[in-house]
Amino acid sequence: MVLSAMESNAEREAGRPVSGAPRTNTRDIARQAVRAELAEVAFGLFRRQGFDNVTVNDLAAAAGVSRSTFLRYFGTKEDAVLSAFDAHGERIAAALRARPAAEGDWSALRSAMDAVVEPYRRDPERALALARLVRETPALCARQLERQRAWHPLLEQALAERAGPSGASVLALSVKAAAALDCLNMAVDHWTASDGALDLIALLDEAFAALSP
Amino acid sequence: MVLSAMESNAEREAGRPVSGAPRTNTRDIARQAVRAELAEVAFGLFRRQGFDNVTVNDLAAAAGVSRSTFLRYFGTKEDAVLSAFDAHGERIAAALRARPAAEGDWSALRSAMDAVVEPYRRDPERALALARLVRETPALCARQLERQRAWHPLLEQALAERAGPSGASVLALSVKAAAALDCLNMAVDHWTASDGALDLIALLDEAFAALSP
DNA sequence: GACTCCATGGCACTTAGTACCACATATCAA
DNA sequence: TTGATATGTGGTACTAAGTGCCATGGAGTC
Repeated sequence: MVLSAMESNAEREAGRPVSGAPRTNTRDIARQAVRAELAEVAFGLFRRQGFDNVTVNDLAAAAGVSRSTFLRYFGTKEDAVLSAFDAHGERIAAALRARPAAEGDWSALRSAMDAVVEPYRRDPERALALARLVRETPALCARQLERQRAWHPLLEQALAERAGPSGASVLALSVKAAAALDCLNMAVDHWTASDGALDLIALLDEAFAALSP
Repeated sequence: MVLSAMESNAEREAGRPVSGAPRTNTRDIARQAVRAELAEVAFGLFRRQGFDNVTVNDLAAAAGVSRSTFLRYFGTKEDAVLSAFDAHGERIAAALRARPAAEGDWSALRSAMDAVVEPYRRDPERALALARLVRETPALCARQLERQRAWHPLLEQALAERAGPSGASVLALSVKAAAALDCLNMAVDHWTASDGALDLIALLDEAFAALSP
């Protein structure tokens, strides 16, 4: 699975165990591989039959594991799809930290969003299918929005570090972070609605420009 | 139920049947009353025991109806809570249309948000409990975010009417609408985090100011 | 070779949500 | 008043998601 495999950072962590983080051994690598494989199978099935027409039993059978195992990897059916976005929050936050300190928040946020457009350029067809699946399935849509809320603290923290201790209010940072993610979502929505014909980067620029201070 | 009863527009529609809309008769009024009562009972139970610790059977029993009936009024357990926000989208859109045509989009959106702060001023304790319940319950949080997506077209349409046929791009309007709702959500979140001590209007001003063009 | 860890599978259970049917009541027509 | 119809309600059965528990077997360790 291109998208989700890209999110997996098992290989990176395997080389140098990070202090504090659970140390990554052979088992963890295997687990990540299985997880990616399960997600891949699930995505294929959902794509062909629709999210609501596939049961967890179907997924498990198609992947050659038991229902228990599948549900152990993905707590919910939705997670099997949305794991593709697992690392996006941290990715954006990292990109935000990498922006010049002198740059304005909004401009920095705009640039940080480039950190997650790679899959859309690399495999547009897959990205389109994924986006459509999520947007057409209320359950997936709801869960994804909820998951994105977990990105807010990451972005807020990154923004706060940029601003320094005498920076803007927490509320202001929260709003900027949320609005930036909205720009991303809206840009992707419009890109999806155009069947990938429009340029996602241009749409991002346009979305951010609509709120440009 | 103060909040949800306020959302009910049965009385208003009863006086003058709107063309196109299903005509409101005695039955509909009764239905709305039952719905409000069920929502009230549900909110009370959720508030005391927590959303996840209350089953639909509990709700039905507490309300004195069958499980079938409860699920007929609210398709999901979440709906019993989130029905309190049912009319907010249209309310904001209507307020937006009522703003002067010369006013800027962002300023108009800010003012339109005042249309939904009334419950927070009228019964802060209840509003706090509702906000906490939603934010502390992932399932409710997810559903509410998804429901708010249904408000986007309403706001976009209202913005488009204000802008006229030669207005800004659809994407720009979408982004503004979404960002404005984020401002509302964030302001309410901070208000809730302060246990209602902060002024919601001031928080709204601050939130909108953070993105003020 | 014995031991330990842990992923897996199987099972039982609760609960949400759907579908369908039977019954009662209210409204309206004759 | 009587009869026909519509509609809200309750009851039952069913599918499927998600949780918890336990037995097992294989991989790595001593």
